[in-house]
Amino acid sequence: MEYEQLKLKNQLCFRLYTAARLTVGAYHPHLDPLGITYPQYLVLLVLWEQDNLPVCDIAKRLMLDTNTVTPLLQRMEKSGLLKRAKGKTDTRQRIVSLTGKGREMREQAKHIPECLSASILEKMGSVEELATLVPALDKLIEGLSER
Amino acid sequence: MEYEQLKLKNQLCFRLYTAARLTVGAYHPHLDPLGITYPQYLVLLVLWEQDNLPVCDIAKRLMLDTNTVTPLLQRMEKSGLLKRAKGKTDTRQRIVSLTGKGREMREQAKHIPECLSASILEKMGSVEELATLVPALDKLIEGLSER
DNA sequence: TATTTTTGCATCGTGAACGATATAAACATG
DNA sequence: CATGTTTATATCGTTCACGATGCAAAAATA
Repeated sequence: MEYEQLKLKNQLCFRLYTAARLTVGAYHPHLDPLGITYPQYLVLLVLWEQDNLPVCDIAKRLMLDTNTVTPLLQRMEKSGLLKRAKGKTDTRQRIVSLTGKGREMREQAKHIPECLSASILEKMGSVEELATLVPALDKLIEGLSER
Repeated sequence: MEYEQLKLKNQLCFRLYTAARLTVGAYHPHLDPLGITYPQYLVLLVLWEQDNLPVCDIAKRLMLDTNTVTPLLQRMEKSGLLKRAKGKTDTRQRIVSLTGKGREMREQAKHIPECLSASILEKMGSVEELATLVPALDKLIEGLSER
């Protein structure tokens, strides 16, 4: 079969692409009530761990470029989750800080991870198989992210 | 740690989302010369396996909705890879067929899967760990796609 | 110090994803 | 046959991703 490798069922990337889409989709029932999207949730995860970060630090943690993150932060600023202030020491930087609303959302989001685990567990039978994904994904990410 | 589960490093979905983005990105050096995007490549994979499909069949195979696939096919029609004809038996359908250009691209794409395996192998040391992803991803996709 | 390079952020354009909605054809049911 | 429902596709609006480009500040180098 000369074209065997071109079949969809032999494509790892298609599986990743689909699994990522569907998993992000599984967050919708939990994020919609909060009025945020999945990428916005990721930004909040970063800022809940450490507040007052410049744009580039957020981008690095999410492995995205600033041309993706800047508009994302602008939308989040418009919806009152954070503010962006000019840096004092380095005036090129924009320091991103949570507002009260952004900080308080952590309380409401607290149970999302376990809700998601539960709903996936319910649909899949076991979650153990998913744990095996973590080291392989980490290795793949590390390999593909080095420049 | 009340918020331990909200840390980025504990998020499976973030890993999937990042791994998918980076893997799709790894296709760029191979798809750019062909003038196609990754989702367009996926459509071609489907049509190379079976030509003359209605939009809904392509959407089903890619697990996407028609509101994503229709504009994708329109762009591909505009770039001369395929054409969309009204269905004979069911006039609601649009039957998608490859053009000569679309068919011939298979030859040029033939080596992409092995090129990608090779470049990932080079960056990661081994590809075996990636094989372990397949069954777990399939189970996850199956669980999340059932309605 | 003057000049070059790098860095941090922003803007623009294009192509996805996807929810919501529309429309016509096919199908089912009374 | 009439009417209601489902199906196949398309359109619109919003939000991401991301390549290309621009600009000003900071850092490095001459």
